[in-house]
Amino acid sequence: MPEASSSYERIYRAVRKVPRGRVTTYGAIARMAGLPRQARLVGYALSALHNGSTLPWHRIINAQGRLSLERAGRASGLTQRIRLEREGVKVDAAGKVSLARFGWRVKSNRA
DNA sequence: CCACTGACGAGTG
DNA sequence: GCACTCGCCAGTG
Repeated sequence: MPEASSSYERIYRAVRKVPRGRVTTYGAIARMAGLPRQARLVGYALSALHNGSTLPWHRIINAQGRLSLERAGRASGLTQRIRLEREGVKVDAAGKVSLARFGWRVKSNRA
């Protein structure tokens, strides 16, 4: 797997900024990392992570608010669900999250 | 070098 | 909401 000095490092950096109890999308991470239109690369970079990672990878979902891991039929999809709910993020029975409620915004939105 | 695949996104019917 | 297409990029055979 690629080491530092690649786009992966920027992606991981952006992922670390996602606060607890919030979720964001692959596309958003890509833009934060200065890699617009490369959402796919984000998913690829995260897939390279192993179980010992400290990154909050579970906070990254697709633009449809669904857990891509479950969609891909990955066993770790359950882990993502558990970790999210433990942070207070509600996950639909279909593995869907309300981006309107839990989507992370760089600028706080006062109601 | 070519073909295929993959934790994606936006657009179209 | 679902199925399909095209765009994007890296890794693998």
